[in-house]
Amino acid sequence: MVTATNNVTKRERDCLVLIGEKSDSRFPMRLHEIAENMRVSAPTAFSVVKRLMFKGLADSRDGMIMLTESGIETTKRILMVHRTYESLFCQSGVSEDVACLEASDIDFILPIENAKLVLKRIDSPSNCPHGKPISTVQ
Amino acid sequence: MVTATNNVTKRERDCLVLIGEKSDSRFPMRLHEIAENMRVSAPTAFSVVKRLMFKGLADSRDGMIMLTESGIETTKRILMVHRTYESLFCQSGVSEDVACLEASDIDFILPIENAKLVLKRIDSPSNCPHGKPISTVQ
DNA sequence: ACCATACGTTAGTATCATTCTAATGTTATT
DNA sequence: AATAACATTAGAATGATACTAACGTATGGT
Repeated sequence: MVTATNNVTKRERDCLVLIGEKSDSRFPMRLHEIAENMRVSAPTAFSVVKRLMFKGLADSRDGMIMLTESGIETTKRILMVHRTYESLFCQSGVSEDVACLEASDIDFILPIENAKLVLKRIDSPSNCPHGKPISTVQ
Repeated sequence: MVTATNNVTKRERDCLVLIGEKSDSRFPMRLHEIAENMRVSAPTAFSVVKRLMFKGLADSRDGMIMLTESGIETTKRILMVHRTYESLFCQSGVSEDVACLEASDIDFILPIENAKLVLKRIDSPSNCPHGKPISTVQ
């Protein structure tokens, strides 16, 4: 059975992955950092973060923004899917940069169940082209 | 070099593929048919078709809607990408129906150049799981 | 204590895709 | 001529995305 896709848009996905990769509990992100990284104005970043908070994926305290448990899980799923298709693209002969970009366009759309199957089909690499682990957890 | 992605939204993609598969020069589609197939009201279908016309992908004459040359090309590219990923999913163990649905979610986003490479990586099947040809033309 | 700087937040606006219902044309068939 | 079938326009709503300008708040230096 295929689980419903992550209910996030591309921008929300970008924001989620950004926070997931650039922060941890000791160093949460500031709104300005997010805005700069996403190359949008602070109010725009703020509205994306607000949507993430509304969806229970992010949380903010004293201007520090961090992911919730649910947000961390969602991000992990997105990254697993990302690295799977990124690996497929690279194995096919696409450059690392392009592979990463294209994977980013679909990793929040495609369900993790199928990514797991695809991963097997492409000989179960344990790391993405950048060397990051393709965790099969969850 | 990677060509810019087809500049269409999901709805426009659905409409494009619908017209591309259900019509030909002798039997163009009526708006009502499109609306029924897309399960939206006639005005909604109309607005999608209008956007396709604005983008130079469709044309209408006497209420008959058909694709332009550019629309036919775009649809072909989308279908090639569709069938490639559909094949990948099926080879990986995903059911035909699910494979088709998921392929529909990404076939208008991913460029044909990379689909061609992926197709080779998955042993160059010449037909999609439904038996339709994966044309490598264009 | 005061001011400036840095930052978050709100207000207001705009665009685009998507959707609907209700109303209005238009055409063709009876 | 009337009706039916269809296309089209009008009007409205929502949600994502984006901006600038303004406002609030807190911190650090003078």
